[in-house]
Amino acid sequence: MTSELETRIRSAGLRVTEQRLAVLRALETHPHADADEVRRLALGELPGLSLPATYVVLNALTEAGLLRRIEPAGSPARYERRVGDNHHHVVCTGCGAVDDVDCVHGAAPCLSPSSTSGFRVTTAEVTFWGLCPACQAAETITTTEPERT
Amino acid sequence: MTSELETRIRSAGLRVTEQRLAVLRALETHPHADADEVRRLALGELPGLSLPATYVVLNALTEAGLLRRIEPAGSPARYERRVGDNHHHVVCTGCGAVDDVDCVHGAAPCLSPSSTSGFRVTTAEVTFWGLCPACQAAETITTTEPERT
DNA sequence: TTAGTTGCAAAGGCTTTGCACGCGC
DNA sequence: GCGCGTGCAAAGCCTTTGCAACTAA
Repeated sequence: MTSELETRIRSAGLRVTEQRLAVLRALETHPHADADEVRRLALGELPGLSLPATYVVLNALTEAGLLRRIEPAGSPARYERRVGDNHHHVVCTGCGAVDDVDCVHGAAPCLSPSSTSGFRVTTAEVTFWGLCPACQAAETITTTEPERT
Repeated sequence: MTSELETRIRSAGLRVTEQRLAVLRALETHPHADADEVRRLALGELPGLSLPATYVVLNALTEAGLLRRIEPAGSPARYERRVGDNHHHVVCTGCGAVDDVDCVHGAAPCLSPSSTSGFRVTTAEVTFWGLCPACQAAETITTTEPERT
């Protein structure tokens, strides 16, 4: 019963395995999960999947172009299935949560830097930093208290 | 003979120490050095400065707003003294070299994402990825070979 | 059959931390 | 003198790697 997922994996030139299916399915429900979350999610259908194993699978899928890796400074890498549509991300400075952002400038946003000092630029990446709704709420509470250590 | 550096450190609310001066001076000559490079550079005037010690100093200066930390995905953090002028960076996918890029869009570049899903966005960060001149040259040599595994 | 994959354990790189000592103010 | 800063060693986190066993095609 060759599923769409199987087809996708295969046409990326990879063999279809339980692990890869599980990882892709995990990222279907949790679009910006990190390796550890992916592993926990996949454990449901694949008890015994280790964290290193998860990394190997994530790397394989990322290299094959089925996954995109997001590496916000200061927090573990996250992975997502939306690939090839040049969208960007908002990262919460409080909890590290990530959400998608479609850039205002249609296709290529700031893709044309003023001077590239001889670099041959191939991609541009935009990351927004801010507070997610949850952390904004938490901040309000905290801020209500007199400022202390 | 209170130097300008000392004044700057002091007005940031920090005590002036040899280590902090040495680190700032190192970053003066090498604008995008990582912790290890900073340490090596500082060793000249401060033999015995350990890597952990360097990190502590770098963190203190960064928190005080005297330094900016650049964290390109996949390579060690780099530090620079240009702060508060909202410029961006080109990172070499080959060797990790970093260079400054002033964004074309004057003040706020892509600072207005289309939808922020409730996030309160405070900063935007643009990173360009490409090959630096040196790696382009190296690539040409490599590419001369027939493409193989 | 056979080359791509997995699983585990162990290692690796970068960065932080804890605590005693030292030094800027 | 007080308290911030330093130095060292040890630990921490995320991620990769090596190698034998396995399995998809």
